[in-house]
Amino acid sequence: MDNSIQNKKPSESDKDKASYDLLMLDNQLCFSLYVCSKEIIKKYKNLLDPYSLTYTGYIIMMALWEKDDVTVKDLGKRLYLDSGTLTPMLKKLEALEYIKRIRSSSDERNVYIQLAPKGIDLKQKALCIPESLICNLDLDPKYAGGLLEALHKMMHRLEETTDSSID
Amino acid sequence: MDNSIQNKKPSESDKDKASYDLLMLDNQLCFSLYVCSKEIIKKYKNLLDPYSLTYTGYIIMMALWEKDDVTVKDLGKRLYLDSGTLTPMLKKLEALEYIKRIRSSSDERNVYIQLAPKGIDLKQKALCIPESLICNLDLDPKYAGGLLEALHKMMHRLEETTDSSID
DNA sequence: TTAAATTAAATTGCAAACAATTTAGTGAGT
DNA sequence: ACTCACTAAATTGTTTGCAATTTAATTTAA
Repeated sequence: MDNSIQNKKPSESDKDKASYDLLMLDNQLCFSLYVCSKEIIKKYKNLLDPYSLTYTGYIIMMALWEKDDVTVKDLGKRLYLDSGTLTPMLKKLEALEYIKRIRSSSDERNVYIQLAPKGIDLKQKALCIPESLICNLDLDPKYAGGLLEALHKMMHRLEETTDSSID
Repeated sequence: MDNSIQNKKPSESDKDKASYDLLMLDNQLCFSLYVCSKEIIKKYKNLLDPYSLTYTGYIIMMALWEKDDVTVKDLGKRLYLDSGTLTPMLKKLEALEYIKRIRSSSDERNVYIQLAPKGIDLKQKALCIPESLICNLDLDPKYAGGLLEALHKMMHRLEETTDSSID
């Protein structure tokens, strides 16, 4: 329970014990991240269904509400998604008339994503979503802030690391 | 950047502004969890490939190294996975000779999962995996402990919540 | 003892995500 | 002008994961 990841006291117990502790499920940071993200996304489902949005569709819309008229590549960079995921997703959002996909005439390789009227309207309706969810999570606000900060730091570090220490 | 989730100062700015902030991508706890977990799992890939394990296979093995001879249902509860995911996964691990799947004779609905010799051996080889990864993440140990604690709390809260506030 | 309800695992179908490749458009060097 | 390298998006194929259903075994109730 309380054998968190840093409790590697090499003082008295043997080194092997410490290694084994790292293997313990409870110590696995990634596992917690993985479970939490999956479980929260499941909770989003009920809130997003009325708008025919999946979680991925929702974060795409969020990204656009923040900054409109961006390329697929831009969007992918911000959302950590590649074109293989985005292209079919964006086509679906276009079919729902939330966005428009416009291929640039100056450089036809680029496709710009713009909010359509329905997509702009959706922002108002979507306001209640994070509220419901945070209410549902019932997080201590002070706690949430620290958690978020830690995650952001990790996120950016993960981006930097080009697994040099592996190969 | 620093407009973390609790900065809802209702003192001077209007309430709408606070609602909009909740929609901001950077404020989205779930989004950070989602990205971090995906990115770390990607990093696992290189480390796990030599053993023909995916991340999901790895956490199944970890669960078994902690507690062997458990039912599929037990495993699912601990790993937050259902039989739809586990059954094919366990068949793959069986094909790799890491585990055995044994249907109980006393209650033939239950299938018990046991480590096979190769699966037991694997534990030793797997010791270096969390070490490489934590090294790769380069986390402040004090930081990691707090983060883990916060995630565990959230995990368990998510488990409790049977979305009563939604329907 | 038979019928109904419950349970565990397996199955089916579908959505999401990545890796790897392909297609097409652009820019640079000769 | 023409090749070569590069880039963006789209496509293809595979894996993961969930929801919903099915199958089979067990338990409960009548």
